[in-house]
Amino acid sequence: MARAALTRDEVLDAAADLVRRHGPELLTMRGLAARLGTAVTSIYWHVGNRESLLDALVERTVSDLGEIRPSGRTPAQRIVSVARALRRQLLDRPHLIAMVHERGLTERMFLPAQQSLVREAHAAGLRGARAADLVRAVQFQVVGHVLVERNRERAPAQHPGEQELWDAASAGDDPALAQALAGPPDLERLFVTSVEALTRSLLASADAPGGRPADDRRTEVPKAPRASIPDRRPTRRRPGGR
Amino acid sequence: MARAALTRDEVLDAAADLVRRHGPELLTMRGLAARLGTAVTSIYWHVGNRESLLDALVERTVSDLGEIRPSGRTPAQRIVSVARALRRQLLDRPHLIAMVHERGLTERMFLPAQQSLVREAHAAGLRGARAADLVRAVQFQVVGHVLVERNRERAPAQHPGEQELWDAASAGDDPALAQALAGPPDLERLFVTSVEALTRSLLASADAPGGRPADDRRTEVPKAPRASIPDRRPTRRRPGGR
DNA sequence: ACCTGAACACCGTTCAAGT
DNA sequence: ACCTGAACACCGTTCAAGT
Repeated sequence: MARAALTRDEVLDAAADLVRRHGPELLTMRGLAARLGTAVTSIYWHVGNRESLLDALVERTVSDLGEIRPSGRTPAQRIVSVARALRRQLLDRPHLIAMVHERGLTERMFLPAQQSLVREAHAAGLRGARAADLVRAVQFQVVGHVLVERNRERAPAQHPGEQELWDAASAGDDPALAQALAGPPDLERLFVTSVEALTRSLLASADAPGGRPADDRRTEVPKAPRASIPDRRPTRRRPGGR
Repeated sequence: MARAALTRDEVLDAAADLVRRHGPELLTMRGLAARLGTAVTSIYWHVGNRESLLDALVERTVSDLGEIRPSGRTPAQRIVSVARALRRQLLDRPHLIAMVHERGLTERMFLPAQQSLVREAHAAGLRGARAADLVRAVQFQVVGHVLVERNRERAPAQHPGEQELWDAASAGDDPALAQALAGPPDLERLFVTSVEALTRSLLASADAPGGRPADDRRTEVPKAPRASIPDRRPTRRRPGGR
């Protein structure tokens, strides 16, 4: 028998919960229907198909991501704080973020963070292509690090553990180094160390403008300036479409 | 009717080819059987099941990965060359590398590269925990960057392209920066810029030993020194097992 | 406008049976 | 020792039919 008032939002809520907890691969249309107490085919009416259901979850995630407030006294400190905040946000929603990534919406998701970084780069006296390099390098650093961390925690017990691979012999008579490489890395510390190192180098070029030319970028005005981010939620009549 | 002499290696070769070209998700047992001209169930006899078939491919990939020869005059240049070579290797076998990663064999795969990096760190006068930091920071940097690149090239056309997001207004009156951030990044250049910046910072601490303590790591000898990497190809009788 | 069950074409895997 | 087809329990999706 039919149940009353199944809404699109109800479907999305249930799906989001399942994906957040178990990842998209464990979201099955039949399982979702069972959880909602409807027939599988009802879900199809509301969301079209599995793929566009996931698309909708991604849209939600992107618009849910809040602003980032830098903290710290110097631009370098504030850049690191942005990087840390970003890392936290990404690590908290691993599955959904991965889906955002796969769908090519990363740029839109990162816009607020990029704008913060631009502000700090300017405050540190960096402009133009150099500032752009800093922004992108930090962004890639954060996203890359998070991806590696994710892969690490998903990975099963390391088969030949690092401790077995590193001994004093292979470390060139540097037992302290062997010891350090044998244990698991402190991911938070490694992250901060790397971001600080990267930031220090790239901000240093602000002091010595002739030091390391980032690239030969022409200084031009963009062709068609736009006011703000276009809101592109698609108009839809019959939810699923074909 | 039965065909003659299907071997385990034949199965692995065909599977490796399919995975290399189309990724693991497009490797189906039925498709593989069709390509080999056998019944699906024959494959099960040789490799057990789909999961252990993929495991076998991963084992192959890890042992296939060759040594890395650093080039350049200074340690910094040689470190960057190792990073570039590593990036190339990873980008060339994306699917297989991802599988190695998922199965937690990354450490073993990276051991040669790590050893090269240790040698260069020592040559630059960096030892102990600081050298370990450099090795790991570079490794994470490379792997992270490659993962981001992979995600980018897999991603469909960016929905709100970066050009639409960045205009002079949102860039704080820095049209050169807006222009730089609006176009697609030069990934190779960004990679080299980042690795160079990271390396420069982390090697700099070799000159000023009191500058930035990496951590308070005790200097101890490891407990059970071992000679080399254990060869752990499992003994197997009936290939599949259960 | 919304929901339904039946059916289709796929999966990976197991099993008893062949030679 | 090696290969086979049949069968099972799953998928996502479509469709004609209900109300």
